[in-house]
Amino acid sequence: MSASKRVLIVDDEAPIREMIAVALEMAGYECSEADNAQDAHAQIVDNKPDMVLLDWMMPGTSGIEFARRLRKEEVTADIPIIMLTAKTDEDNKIKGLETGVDDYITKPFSPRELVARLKAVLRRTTPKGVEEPVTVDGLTLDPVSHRVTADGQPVDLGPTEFRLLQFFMTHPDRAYSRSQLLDMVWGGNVYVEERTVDVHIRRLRKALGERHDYLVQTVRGTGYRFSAQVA
Amino acid sequence: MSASKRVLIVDDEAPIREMIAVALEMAGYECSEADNAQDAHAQIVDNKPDMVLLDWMMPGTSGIEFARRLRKEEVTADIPIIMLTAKTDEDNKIKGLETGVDDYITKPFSPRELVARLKAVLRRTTPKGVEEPVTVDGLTLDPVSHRVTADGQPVDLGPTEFRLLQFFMTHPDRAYSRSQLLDMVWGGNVYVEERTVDVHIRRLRKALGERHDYLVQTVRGTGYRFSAQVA
DNA sequence: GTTTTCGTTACACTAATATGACATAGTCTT
DNA sequence: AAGACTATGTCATATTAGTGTAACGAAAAC
Repeated sequence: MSASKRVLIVDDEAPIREMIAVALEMAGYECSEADNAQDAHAQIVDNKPDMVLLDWMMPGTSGIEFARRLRKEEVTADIPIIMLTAKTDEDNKIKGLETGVDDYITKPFSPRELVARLKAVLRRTTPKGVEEPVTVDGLTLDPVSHRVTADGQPVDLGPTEFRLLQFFMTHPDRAYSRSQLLDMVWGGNVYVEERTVDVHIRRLRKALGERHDYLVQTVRGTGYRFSAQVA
Repeated sequence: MSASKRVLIVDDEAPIREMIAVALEMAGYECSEADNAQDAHAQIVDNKPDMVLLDWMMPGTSGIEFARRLRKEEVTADIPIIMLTAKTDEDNKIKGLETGVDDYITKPFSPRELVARLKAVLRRTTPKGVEEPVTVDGLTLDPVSHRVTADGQPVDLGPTEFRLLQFFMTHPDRAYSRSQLLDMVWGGNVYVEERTVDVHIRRLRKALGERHDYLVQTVRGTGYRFSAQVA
């Protein structure tokens, strides 16, 4: 309940978008809008919303096609999607669920229903570490207070190092290339040298101290990995 | 590393093509060029490049028209396109995105920006493969965490040994010649002595230890084989 | 017993990463 | 609005890890 959740509304009809946006904003969400798949994709990559509301029928790339594309791509695969559809079409529903859509609402729907479902999906899908503290071997990151402690002692981190650590702690035991880290931590469409990642890794390790810097592991020829298991 | 990505540069001005080609080749991409839509189309069908850089303004079929055509055809629909345009024209930008162009760069641009964007688009577009861990007789290789364990104990491998083992474990019970291994593990166009393979086999066996080195078997006169069955 | 083929080791060379220093762009103070 | 901080990205350099070759010994094959 700290920072409000950001929802991207994708629908080709402006009035519908507006209606939804108003309803959601009253419920305390932050909304952005897109009227086609391309624009939506760009916004998602850049801003990483917490949720996407996706209209089924759209000119150009259809909703379901778009959903499938989002699921396939690493950067967007984890973002929850709620599909909006005009008619109760069982067939579509099946397809939608197969695509990995998280929920499915048929128009017309009441704002109350929408908000309720949205909340439910967010509760289900919000991974630990986004609002719950994560701890690994005495190292704790609390996203709410935006604080990191090592065995109780506060750790001083710059904003980037914080995000980096947060990403690592919520995606442990997995090797990431520098490009991937740039995508996931820095956000899409920024271009910085890959070596810059090394520098921030260095700063992070330094801040973690001897007691914990083993958690940030170098995977030669590949990138980095966060793990409690020693290599 | 992996096979380099091939980029087709479509622009009617030869100097510009050249400039771009040089920048990309320095960054490790393989370039081909076309100065009109027809030629470009032929090359795309023949060579299936991983990416098309498309100039907005071209005599004959314009860039945007061409992009639309590519999107419509089954075979070319999935090839990512980056549009190059001379002026900051918002209107064009919109049209371009509607056409399904993946990104959009306004001239003049720095080589670095170009390469960065290209990389980003390729990363987004390349579908993430589902990588499952492989296990053979207590020996496990996990591509995701980029780790190898023998009966739970971590095994320390260099990058090449890792790739070698990965190849072996995903292609077991089959003998490969040294040159085949060089092709598959080292990558196509590298020249190294065949005997170098022996050395890496040796390093791999050593790292696997007595418990598991039997898995890497010598096929005299032919090459090597990975198998759980003893010969 | 001679000839191949493979195993092993040592070593020079390269490539990848770590690190420290610096320039720049914001922010906040005063 | 100038000065003091902070954060960040990039470079240059140091350090370390990984690679490929050659040379020689050991096993097979003939």
